[in-house]
Amino acid sequence: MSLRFYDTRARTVRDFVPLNEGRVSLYLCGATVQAPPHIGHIRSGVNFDILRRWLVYRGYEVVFCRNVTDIDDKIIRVAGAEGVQWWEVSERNQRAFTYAYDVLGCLPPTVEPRATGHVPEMIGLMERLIERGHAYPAGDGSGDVYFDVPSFPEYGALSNQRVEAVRAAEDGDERAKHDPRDFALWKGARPGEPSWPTPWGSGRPGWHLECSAMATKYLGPVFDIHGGGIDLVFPHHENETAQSNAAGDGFARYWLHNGMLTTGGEKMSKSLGNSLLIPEVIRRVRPVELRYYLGQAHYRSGLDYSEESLQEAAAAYQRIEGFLTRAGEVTGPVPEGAPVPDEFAAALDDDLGVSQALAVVHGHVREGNSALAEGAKERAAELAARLRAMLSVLGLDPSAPQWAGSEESGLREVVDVLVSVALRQRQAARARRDYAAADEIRDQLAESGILVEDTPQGPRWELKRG
RNA sequence: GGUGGAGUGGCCGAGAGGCGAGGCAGCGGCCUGCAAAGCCGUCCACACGGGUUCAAAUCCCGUCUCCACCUCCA
Repeated sequence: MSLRFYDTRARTVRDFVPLNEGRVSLYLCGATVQAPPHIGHIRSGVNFDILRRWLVYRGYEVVFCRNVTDIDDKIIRVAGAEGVQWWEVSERNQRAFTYAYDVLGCLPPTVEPRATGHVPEMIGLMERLIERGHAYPAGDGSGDVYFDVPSFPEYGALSNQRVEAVRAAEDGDERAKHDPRDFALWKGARPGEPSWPTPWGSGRPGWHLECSAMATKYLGPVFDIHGGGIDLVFPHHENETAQSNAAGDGFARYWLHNGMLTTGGEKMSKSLGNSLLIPEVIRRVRPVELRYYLGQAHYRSGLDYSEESLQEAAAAYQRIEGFLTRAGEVTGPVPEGAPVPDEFAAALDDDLGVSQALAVVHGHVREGNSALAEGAKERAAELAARLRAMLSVLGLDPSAPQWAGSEESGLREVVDVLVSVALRQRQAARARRDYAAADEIRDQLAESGILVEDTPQGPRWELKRG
């Protein structure tokens, strides 16, 4: 089966055929860096990271552009409240986003353009729109430039809105607009606000314009996939595609949108104040377990956060990890680069069916555990290799440098020697049926955070989690 | 008011006309000196009311509830 994705514009699943054979251009609406990221933002990052990894596994060269909106009303407001420069706010939060993407194993984008670095491209786009009669500078001298919605009959096609039903955009002076639904491409500066010069006056980018300008600059006038959260469909993506199409660019060929992360049934959102920040969550579960949690549901589904479901995800991941660890101890290092099972591939090909793909993952774990129990080493090794390939595509391979323990690696060998001494004493006690002594050794190890398991190959130990 | 989406077993979460996704938890068993880990079995669900069909969680009609977007939002 070929790759297919649910396209928001078509409102159905479509076969995916890239514009250029062997290459995929992917644009993702990244962050407006007005605050540090919560786990909902990073869910979007994880979903599209899995998409990207799958495209790469499928042999495509992927150019992945994820923008940063580094100027907007809230950033200016936060800076004002803190008495710092606007760019101090956006820099600080951009670092927080970068840290969050990194810590959850999202591969860095090919290019990560920032809005304020692309004013000339935005001016060029506005010039084209004005020339074609799809935009106009405000007549009130404010420096605003508006998109002329009624001049573009296809407006509303992406989000399935009838123009008549669309409410007015509250992003400028009503009197300066020809039509209340016209939206600001460019916002004229008010006193004290940061601004960049344009032929129509100084000001700053309207939110939507930057994405059109940057996507086109890095991916071309037509590109394959545009992604983002479902909450961006209207007005943000509708306005983006309107601007670009009206300017004569084909723009995005497929629109993919991820569902929202909710908590208690309510969308996690900066403005609702129910945000769960990354540093807080990775105190409770390891980053890789958080990634498993965020990635496990289908990307278009809602995902309702709770402490219990987070812990369940951690337990599920530990089960997978446990098999790979034991398999490695018995069969030697698990090789990289095995092919993934067909069933797994088919699940991801079909609109990125990660949940079904995970069922294949768990099937391998179960079968692999059985193989280990039966002493079928070759079978176990084979299953472990395929499992590792699948996890790698999902960004969840426990032995990837991303997740492998670093600071303790040297100490681990020392501890192993020490624990071995204790375990030999315990084995000796067991051999003479002195179970009280054997259990005392095990209890003492447990108190220092070391769990002992007896296996067909002899005793083994692990650090206790949590 | 307009536009989308959703309601699945104790919980999370897939699927989408006939074959019990998967995970977590529980219970029973196997393994173990006892554990742990693991394995096997069990728990046979699809908001409600109608209809179509040999067959409906899945299609159609209606009802209820929830969510998102229409304002900044991943």
